Amino acid sequence: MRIGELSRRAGVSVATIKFYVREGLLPAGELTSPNQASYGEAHVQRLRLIRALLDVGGLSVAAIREVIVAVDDRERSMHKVLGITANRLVPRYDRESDAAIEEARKRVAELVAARGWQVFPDNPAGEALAAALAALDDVGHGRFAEILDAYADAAERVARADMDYVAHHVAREALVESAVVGTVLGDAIFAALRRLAHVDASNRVFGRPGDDEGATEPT
Amino acid sequence: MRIGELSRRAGVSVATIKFYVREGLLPAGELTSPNQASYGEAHVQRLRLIRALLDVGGLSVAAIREVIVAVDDRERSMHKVLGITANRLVPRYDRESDAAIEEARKRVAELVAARGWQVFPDNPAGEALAAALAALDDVGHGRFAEILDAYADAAERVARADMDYVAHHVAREALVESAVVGTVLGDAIFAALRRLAHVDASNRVFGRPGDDEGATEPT
DNA sequence: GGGTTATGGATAGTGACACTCGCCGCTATC
DNA sequence: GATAGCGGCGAGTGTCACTATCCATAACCC
Repeated sequence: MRIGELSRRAGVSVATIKFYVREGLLPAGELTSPNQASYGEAHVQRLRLIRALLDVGGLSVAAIREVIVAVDDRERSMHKVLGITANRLVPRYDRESDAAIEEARKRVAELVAARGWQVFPDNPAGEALAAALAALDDVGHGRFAEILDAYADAAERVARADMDYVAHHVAREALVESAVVGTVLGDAIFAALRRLAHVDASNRVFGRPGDDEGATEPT
Repeated sequence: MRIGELSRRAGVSVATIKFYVREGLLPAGELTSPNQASYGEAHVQRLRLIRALLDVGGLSVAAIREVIVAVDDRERSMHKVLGITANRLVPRYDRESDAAIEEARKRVAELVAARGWQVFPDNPAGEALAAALAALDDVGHGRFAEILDAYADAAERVARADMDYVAHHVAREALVESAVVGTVLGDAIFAALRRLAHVDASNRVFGRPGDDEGATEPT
C-alpha cells in the first residue's frame, strides 16, 4: 500500500507519517521506484503503537524513538527494554538533592526491603517514587505514606495479573512490545479505574441521596 | 516575607512566581507600598502545590488554574472539584467516534455494572478507560481486557485506602485540596510501585540468577 | 546620604515540542 | 496527456512554560 492508504488505515495524516519516518519512529517504505514506496501491515501496527504511546501514554517523540529502537533490537533482553521504557516514561525530577528527597529514598528502600522485592531501589521507578513521596511531604501530606502498603499490595496484584497475561497470551517474539504497551497503557487504565472507584466511594460516603452531581461531571 | 524569600523557601524563581501570579495560580502579595508586597505561608504552600501538580502530576498551567479556582471556591462540593480535577487530569482523546470506541464504552458500562459502582459511565474517567481499552485493541492486545478485573480489584483497594486516609487524617477544610493532591500524586505513586513490582516479578520469572542487569537500569 | 541590590509590574523573547506546509520533480492512473 | 498522488526536504506554525529585560521605586548597608 502507498502512503495515502496507510494514512487512512492508521488515522494519521500523511504529513505526520513523513515526520515520523524522518524522526526514526517508523521505518521508510520499500522503494519501488525513485519516488514511490510501498508500506505493509507492520507499518499500520507501528503507527498504532506510536499513537498509543503518544496519546494515551504521554511519551514524547524522543522517548518513543528510544523505546522503539529497543523493541526492534532482538539482542536486547526484555529487562533492558523495560528499563528503557521506565526511564523514558518516568519524568525526570531533577530536584536539588536536599534532605527531603534523601529521606524519601530511605523510605523507599525500606519498603522494597519489607516487600522482599528483588530490585535495586536506585531504579528509576524507585527514584520516581521517592520524588512523589517527597512532593507529598512538601504539600503537607506526609501521613499519606501510612497507606503506602495498601498501594503496594495493589501494585503487586496488578503486576501478578500482568505477568499472567504475558505468560498466557503473548508470543515470545511479541513479548517486548507487549511489555511496553502493557506498562504504558496499564498505567492509564489503572488511573481511570481508580478515578471511577473514587467517584463510587465518594458517592457512598459524601453523596446525598438523590444528589447525582458527583456521578457525572459536566465541566 | 518578600518575593525573594518566597522564591528561596519554595525553590521557585522570582520570574516564575511573577508568572504564576499573572496566570492566576498564585494570589498576589499584599501591597505594603506601591511597589512592595508581602507574602505569607499560604503562598509557600500554594507554590508547593503548584509544583507538585506540575512536575509530578503533569498537569498543565491552565488545568492547575481551574483546579485551584475550584479548590478556593468554598461553595463547590468536593464532588465537583474532583470532577474538575479528573476532567483536567485526564488527557482529551478526541478520537473519531468509530465502532471501536463505542464497543469499548459498552465494555466499560458492563464493568461498572458488574462492580456495582455508582457512577455514570460517561464520566470522563469512564471515557478515558474506554479510550485506553480501544487503544489496546488497536495495538492487538484486546485480550488484555481479560485481566481487567484484577485491575479493578486493585483500584477498589486503593480507593478504599484513600478514603480511610481522608477520613482519619484530613481536616474538613483541607478535604478538597487533599483529594486533588491524593488523586494526582496517588497516580504517580502507584505507577512507580507497579513498575517496581514488575521489575521484581520480571526478575523472578525471566532473570537468570546472577544477571542483575534487570534490577538496575543504566540508560 | 549615596550606592548597590531588591521589588512590583509589564512586555517581549526563548527553547522545546509535535507537528504542518509548501515545494520540487517524478509516477500512477484514468 | 491531464490530474492526482508521491517521496523527500526545509521551513514555518502554534502551544507551552517559562525567562529576560526594562522601569521607577524601595530597602539595605556602609
